[in-house]
Amino acid sequence: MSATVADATRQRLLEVAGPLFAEHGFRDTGIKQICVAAGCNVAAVNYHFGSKQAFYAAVLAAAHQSAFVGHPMPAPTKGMPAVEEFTQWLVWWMGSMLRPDRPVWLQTLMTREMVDPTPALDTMVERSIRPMYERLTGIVRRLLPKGAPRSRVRLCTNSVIGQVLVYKHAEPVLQRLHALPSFSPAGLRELSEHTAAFSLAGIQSASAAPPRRRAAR
Amino acid sequence: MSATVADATRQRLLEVAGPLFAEHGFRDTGIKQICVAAGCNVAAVNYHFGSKQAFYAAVLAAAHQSAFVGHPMPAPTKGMPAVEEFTQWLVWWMGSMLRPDRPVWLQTLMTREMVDPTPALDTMVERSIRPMYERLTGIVRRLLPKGAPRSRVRLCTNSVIGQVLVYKHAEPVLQRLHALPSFSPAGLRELSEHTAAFSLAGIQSASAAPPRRRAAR
Amino acid sequence: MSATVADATRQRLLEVAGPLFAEHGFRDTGIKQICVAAGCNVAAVNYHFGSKQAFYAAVLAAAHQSAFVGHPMPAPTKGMPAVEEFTQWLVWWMGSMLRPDRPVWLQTLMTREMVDPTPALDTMVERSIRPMYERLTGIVRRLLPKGAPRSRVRLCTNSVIGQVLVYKHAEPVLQRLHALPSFSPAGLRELSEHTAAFSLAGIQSASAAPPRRRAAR
Amino acid sequence: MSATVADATRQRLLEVAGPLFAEHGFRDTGIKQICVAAGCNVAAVNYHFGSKQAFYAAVLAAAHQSAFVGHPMPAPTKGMPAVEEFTQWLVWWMGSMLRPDRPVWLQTLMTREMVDPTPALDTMVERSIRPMYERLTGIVRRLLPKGAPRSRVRLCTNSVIGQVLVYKHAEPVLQRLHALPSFSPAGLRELSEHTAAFSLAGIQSASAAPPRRRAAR
DNA sequence: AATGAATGAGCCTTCATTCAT
DNA sequence: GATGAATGAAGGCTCATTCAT
Repeated sequence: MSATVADATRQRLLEVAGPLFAEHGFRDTGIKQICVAAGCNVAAVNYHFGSKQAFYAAVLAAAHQSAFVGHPMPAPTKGMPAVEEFTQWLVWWMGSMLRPDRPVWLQTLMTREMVDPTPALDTMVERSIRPMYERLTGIVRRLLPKGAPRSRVRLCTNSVIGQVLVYKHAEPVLQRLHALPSFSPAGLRELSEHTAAFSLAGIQSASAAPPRRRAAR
Repeated sequence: MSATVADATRQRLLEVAGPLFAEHGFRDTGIKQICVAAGCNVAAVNYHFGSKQAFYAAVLAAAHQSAFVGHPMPAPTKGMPAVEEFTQWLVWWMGSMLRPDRPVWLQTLMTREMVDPTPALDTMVERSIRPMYERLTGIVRRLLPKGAPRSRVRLCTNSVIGQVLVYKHAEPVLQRLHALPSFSPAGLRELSEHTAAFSLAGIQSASAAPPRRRAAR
Repeated sequence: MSATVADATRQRLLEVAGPLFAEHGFRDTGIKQICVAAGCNVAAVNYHFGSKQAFYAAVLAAAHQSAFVGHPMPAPTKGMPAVEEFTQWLVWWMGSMLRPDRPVWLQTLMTREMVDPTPALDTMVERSIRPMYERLTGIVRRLLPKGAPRSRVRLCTNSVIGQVLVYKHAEPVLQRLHALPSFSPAGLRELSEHTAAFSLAGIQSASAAPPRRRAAR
Repeated sequence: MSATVADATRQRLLEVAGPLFAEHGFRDTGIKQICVAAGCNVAAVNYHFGSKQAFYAAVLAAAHQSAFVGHPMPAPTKGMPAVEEFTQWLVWWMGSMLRPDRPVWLQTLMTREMVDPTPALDTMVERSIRPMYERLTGIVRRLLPKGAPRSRVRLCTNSVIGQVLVYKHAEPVLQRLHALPSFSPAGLRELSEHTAAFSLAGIQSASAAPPRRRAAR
């Protein structure tokens, strides 16, 4: 039916646009470029989505839906020790962020949004990022002593995600510094283990020595 | 002298462009916009710098020169314990990155370059970033046991810088997650202490449990 | 049909551009000027032709197609004496070059290309000029004794075309020297007859006295 | 003196501009380009000559002055037969136009003026071209029967100059047609002899068969 | 007298969008 | 419903010229 054909074009646009936006950014990706790649008319984007900006939002939304297909976030398992849950979750996350056998353009797109937000960021935060952030927050809280102040939980959580995001956000720089580890399966395992061990030690030290007092040296 | 007059416009251009580039990015900042802000003709940029791209590189270079004026990187002090040196350096770096009383656009500009590199990144890495990265690498190496493999040093160094950069790279997201700490003097002190303690614990744990062996759980 | 509409603007552009390019030259004719004359937006040229240069090439190609409409090059007639064929061809050529009731801008455009070539010249030579040049070469060869060296044929051919082209290439000068004949039908007839007689005598003398030996005086 | 220095710059500008104007044309030769080649400031042209247009006229005038230095037009010799005088003059002219060991940019400049006149053409015609044209006219008149009509003289003169100018005006085309003779000394001699013989036969035929009557076929 | 700085008008091109069909 | 045509605004850049010294 024509509806099917229409959907076909719509779908093709959504599919080809992601990698292009990820590679060149919103502003530097032309609507013509996208439509050529999708094999359709330049008017198609505005016809189907109203504007370039709205189209971009749709690309992000669609990307989120297919983001973790085949690689879902591990659900909390009753009775699992916090340390193990933390490690498991971290391995999963770093894998989904950095494994080169998965389409990384979604992550790159998110990275771009973080540095140069568009109106699409709000939706992205609520739908894609907050669930993960709160899940990690919960795990970190379990690792800290009961009653640890909220600010402490936040700082530890941020310390964890910073260690991971740096490989997305500063990749071109780390590469030039020859400080970018391999993202092969073995390299990724080493990286995950390092990050887990480093973070667990950091979190536990925080339990012992509250930051209000200067840490003993 | 005529040199003074010449420098006047040139200098004004360099000064007004930084914040604008930082706010909107290279592509989304028009040279018209810049020249209006600098109170000169649109041809002035091309006259003084040859092209928009070359001008941008000049802005970055000039920014680097005036970057740490009045807030220089602490020099290594003979006999200072590694832990103290690390803490001192980290407090300095986070201050220069996050203190709101200093012009933050330089850091934002660097952040943009990391995520969306232009030809100017190479120079920036060599002149601005590498010296700092290698200084930090040296301190981390002192904190690790003698003979620690290079890859270990790198991973620990990256873990440290990731914890700091996250507040620049993911600021809009953290803000929406209500996970952005205050950058007031007090907040900054707390943040620095947390990061220092967290990192030191992480580094020392790494000494104990080499990552080749899977960490005990 | 939409094709008709499409052709309308495209066609109008091609039509108005010829005279303008002929009058001012490629560089001194702005696409704004052309588009105003064609009653369309300045972006139309780039939309339809990609660039100013490509548009110019299209103008030349289109001009060539419509060049000899209603005034075709006389076909070789079997059994016609060489002298008559030469005269017939020359009358035709001079008419198509110089008759003021025909659009002369094409010839002017060619003249400009000869003196100040653009990348469009190659195509023009192959498509418009070579066929005529080789036709003339063939006639001249018939007028010369069998076995005349190729260089002799060339020199004679060049002598013929030079006598004609001078009225296009040096027109402004001849005018100032009061040496420009009338291009009225009568004047054109006289000019053609002169050129034919002059050339035939020249060619036949060449047959008698090969140029290696100095001509008797 | 400073006047000497000034004159030095003035002179250098006049010297470097000729070849540049000849190669790229008036419009496509930038004032900056010229001043870089002359090693002076971009304001120098306007300072010394008032405007680009006036400077161009000055270049042409200066060129004319030094045009035939070392290669003067042969003066009329009493008692020399017309045929010989014609040949001598033609050899001289073609040499000055085509000999590659002489600076040809002046001729190229004239060629450009003919096709695309600027206000400087009038002066050039009067000072450089008319003397030569009238000299040739005189010789041709001697070759024709006494009382030949002025129009006849003109046509024959034009036929001669056309045969020569074609090698300047249509050079890029003849080259592509592989119809451009060599301008080596030997090639130039052959070319001159051909042109002289061809022209003399043409002129003499014109004496016999007046063009008012249609040529018999 | 002579120059480096600065100008404003203009260039061609690109872009997301809208129009007519 | 969907498209090729067409648009107007804006982009960076070049240019001959003028200004201030």
